[in-house]
Amino acid sequence: MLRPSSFSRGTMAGIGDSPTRRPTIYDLAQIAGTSPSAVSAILNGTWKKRRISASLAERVSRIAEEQGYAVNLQARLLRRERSRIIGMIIPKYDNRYFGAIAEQFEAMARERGLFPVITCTQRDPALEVEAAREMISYQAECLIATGATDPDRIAGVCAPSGVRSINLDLPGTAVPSVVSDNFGGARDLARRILDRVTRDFGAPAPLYFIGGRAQDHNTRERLRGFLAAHAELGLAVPPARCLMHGYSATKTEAALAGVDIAEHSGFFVNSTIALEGVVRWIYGAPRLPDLRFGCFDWDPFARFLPQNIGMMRQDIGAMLTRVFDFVDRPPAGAPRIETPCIFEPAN
Amino acid sequence: MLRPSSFSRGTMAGIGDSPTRRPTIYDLAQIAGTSPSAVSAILNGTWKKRRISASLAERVSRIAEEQGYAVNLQARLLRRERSRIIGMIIPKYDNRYFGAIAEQFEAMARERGLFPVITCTQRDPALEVEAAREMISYQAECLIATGATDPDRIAGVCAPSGVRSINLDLPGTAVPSVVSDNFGGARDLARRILDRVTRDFGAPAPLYFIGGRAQDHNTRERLRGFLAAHAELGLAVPPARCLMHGYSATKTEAALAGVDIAEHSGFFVNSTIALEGVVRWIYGAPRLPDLRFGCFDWDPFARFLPQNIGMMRQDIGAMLTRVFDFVDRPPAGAPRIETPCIFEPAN
DNA sequence: CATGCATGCTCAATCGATGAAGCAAGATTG
DNA sequence: CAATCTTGCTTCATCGATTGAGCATGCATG
Repeated sequence: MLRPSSFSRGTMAGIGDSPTRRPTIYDLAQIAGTSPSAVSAILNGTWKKRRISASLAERVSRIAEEQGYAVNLQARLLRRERSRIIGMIIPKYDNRYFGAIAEQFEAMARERGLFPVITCTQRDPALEVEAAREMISYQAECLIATGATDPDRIAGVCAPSGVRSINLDLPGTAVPSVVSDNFGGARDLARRILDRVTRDFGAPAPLYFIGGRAQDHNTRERLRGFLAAHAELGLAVPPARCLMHGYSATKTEAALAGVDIAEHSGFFVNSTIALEGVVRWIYGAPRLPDLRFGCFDWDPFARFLPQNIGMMRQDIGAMLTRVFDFVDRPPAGAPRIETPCIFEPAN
Repeated sequence: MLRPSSFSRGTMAGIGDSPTRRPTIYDLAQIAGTSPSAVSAILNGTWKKRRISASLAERVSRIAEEQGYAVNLQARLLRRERSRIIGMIIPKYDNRYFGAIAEQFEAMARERGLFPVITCTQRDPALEVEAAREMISYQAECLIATGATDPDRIAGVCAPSGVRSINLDLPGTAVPSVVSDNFGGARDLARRILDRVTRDFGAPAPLYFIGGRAQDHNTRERLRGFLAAHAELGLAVPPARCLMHGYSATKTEAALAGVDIAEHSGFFVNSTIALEGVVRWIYGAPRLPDLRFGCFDWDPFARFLPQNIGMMRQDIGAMLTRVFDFVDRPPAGAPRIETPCIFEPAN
């Protein structure tokens, strides 16, 4: 039987072709003179299994097309066992690293028949937790926490709801993590900058480490690699050479303006966000300083900037492949996978 | 009364603290010894209106917290009149223009108490339509079609479902549109590049127009502005100077490699995507050519590249403000709003 | 002491889609 | 020709949250 409500909507006589409500399977069933469940089976593809005739299937499909029917996902997902929704929280969209992660994540999720939902948390711990709760409310089956300031907190929010979570970019201890080989990449990058400074300016000198937060896992690992490269050359790094003022171009720029940087210095720049501050400082200076820098991160334009010796590009494709491996086959425990970075010389 | 199903789930004896299902209001009601509707009212904030005592409200809230309860948005949205979901489809995430649009859109939507859902369509018309249908299925109340290849098609998909749509970046004729002042911005940029070529290289010469598609509205408008600036100087532009090979760095690079570019040429680059191809060509050339270029679009690193004379930055904040004006107060007809661009000289 | 009213809840229908179970009519088999 | 099978549907409970209507209880008022 038709529901009473179905009578009170749909196309009303005199109103013509502009229905004010979205058509439902009840409306289509009424028009086709059949039952809502037949319409449902036809429109969700299970009609053969449910022994609906091809002729009815075709007729209903045509009517659905004509009426501009679109399934109500809220109703469908409420009823269905699985939502196939996979969430991602990400600190920012507007740099190449996170932008590319978001874009490839969406494409890879769709390839696998999942519905990606991404939300941007501005690197704010409170927003991250709120976003995680929102994903749970959307009935996401799995949440990828990218660059989260507090991955374990997010895992803790997900766990009671039975939502799996996976960390990307920043590792946690509670659930699987996929991160770059920050130590190895940083050591390699620092070696290359030191080498270049030596070749171009005559003598090896300790580099500046610029950007990031001292408490942040990735920054710590990269600093460790940075120091290892210096140690190999017997160089000590004075603490004042580490300018870690977070992920903000403006703060980085201000920090550089506040210290006295010698000509022919070398910069190890931790992320393109910090690099924005560095280049603003370089080109805003009264006299263009002669430096060499390298960056742990990649950007297609920064790549060609003068004084850049090259960029350590994180392997986004490889990382996301590992993430989806974990999505498909949940591992035991909370393994941490490190993917190697790829060095791209500046032209 | 409790639903029968509520008995069959929840925490089972012996399983301990790892419930396999998310708790529902029925579970909480059972634990609190109250009714699901009281729980509902308490958790959605309408409890005062519904005359629930503060003591019960507090107790239920605490239980909800303990159980890690998260509302099922599918169920809530199914029941509620309005979804407050606002969708956006966007061609890409991984360039600064679209990345910043996505990020600011999310922030502005949340400020207004709306739930943003963004999806990325890779500038593929079929994917755009599919994404629009998906937004309708999510019960989005409004859809922002950003940089859509066929905005009117999307408006046509939304209309029968009563979903409003608004075009951003690329205009359509069916619904309101907010775009940059492409003509004015391009004329201004072309004037500046021509001026700089004249100053640096001695004589004005027609510029190259690089990137975009000839059929695309924005490219046509920018070409019109480009030609107007040339006309002001009495310069004719040979058709061979227009290299419009779409929005692809690789195709742009190949196109440049295929023609003979004179030293001291000036480039009008239509989008940072094309600019990626341009700089790859510049730095890949056997001998570094001496050119001047300007770009209709902004990027914080491209800004500092040598030979760049400046960037025409689109006013994303102003555009989104106009978009949300249209969301809040739907205008009559299909107005088109053009927001001025801001020229940023290269350092 | 009857009446009215405020308080603090519960009941049950509902949103739209799904799918197990069931039913009627025709085809096939013994 | 009865029994069984197949075909092609329909019926109805269900997912979880919401909300108008209703029902006790207690207190104040005339």
